Amino acid sequence: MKEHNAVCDVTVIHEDVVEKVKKELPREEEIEKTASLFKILGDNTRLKIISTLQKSEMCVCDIAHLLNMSQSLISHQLSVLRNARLVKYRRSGKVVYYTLDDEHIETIVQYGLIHISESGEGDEQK
Amino acid sequence: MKEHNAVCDVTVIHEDVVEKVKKELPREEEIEKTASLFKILGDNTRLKIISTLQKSEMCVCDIAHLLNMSQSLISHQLSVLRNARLVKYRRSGKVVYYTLDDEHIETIVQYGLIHISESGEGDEQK
DNA sequence: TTTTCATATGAACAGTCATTCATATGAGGT
DNA sequence: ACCTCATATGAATGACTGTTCATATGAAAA
Repeated sequence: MKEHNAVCDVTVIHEDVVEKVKKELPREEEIEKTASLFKILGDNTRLKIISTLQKSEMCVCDIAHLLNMSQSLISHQLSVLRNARLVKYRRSGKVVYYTLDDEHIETIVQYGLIHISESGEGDEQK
Repeated sequence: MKEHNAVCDVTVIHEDVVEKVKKELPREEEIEKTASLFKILGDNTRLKIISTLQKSEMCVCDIAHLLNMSQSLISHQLSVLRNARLVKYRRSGKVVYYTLDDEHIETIVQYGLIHISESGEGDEQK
């Protein structure tokens, strides 16, 4: 991400609409936080982990086995999810159990999956 | 993305749970499509464009002006949104007007924004 | 305390992607 | 036909990020 050099020698065609919409937009900060949430959900591995945890609490090596991925990878991605406060964990001896820590997330992911299944045939083209 | 070299000399601690959950998971293809949807939503510029179009149909240079970004950038990102079938457009003379082409998207984005505002104080740490 | 096992973490690499700059397209007006 | 204006597109690039490999941490068992 870089700084925008305030371009905008752009011709405005509908100043009234622009002004009106400008006032109604979400704050910059909200957009940024929302974007980073979606960014986190926008990865196969992480989505799989979330789907997994949606079904049951589970420990790291179980997730790794279930998804057929390395322990290291799962652990790395879990730390991403942890930092975003999307999962929480519980330690029991040497084993660490993870759970989803956010009701909203389940809803959003569910919506995403539903959207996909309903928009059906429409693949993206190259 | 690379091929996984079928690691999994991983110790499985809870085989029963693993087997059960494995059956309940969404199909690989669904996960992938959902992830790419979230990936597209996981970008500031694109989220801003979507928020903008949520308020009103708008042409490219209006969006560029409104968001204080270059016409080229907006055009590029609109093409991403077009390929994902999230927006549609209508031509009128030299001007091209864009609209959201997906009811679900609005809902999902709305959910994202709500989630953010409700999880309030919790910033992510470095 | 030493060993073992589950998990975490750091560094490095490869691939991806957002942005910019320069230029092309294509419709309207003259 | 030419010029203008709105939009699209290609190439280049810098930044970011998912994955791997190697290693560290830290708890329990010996």
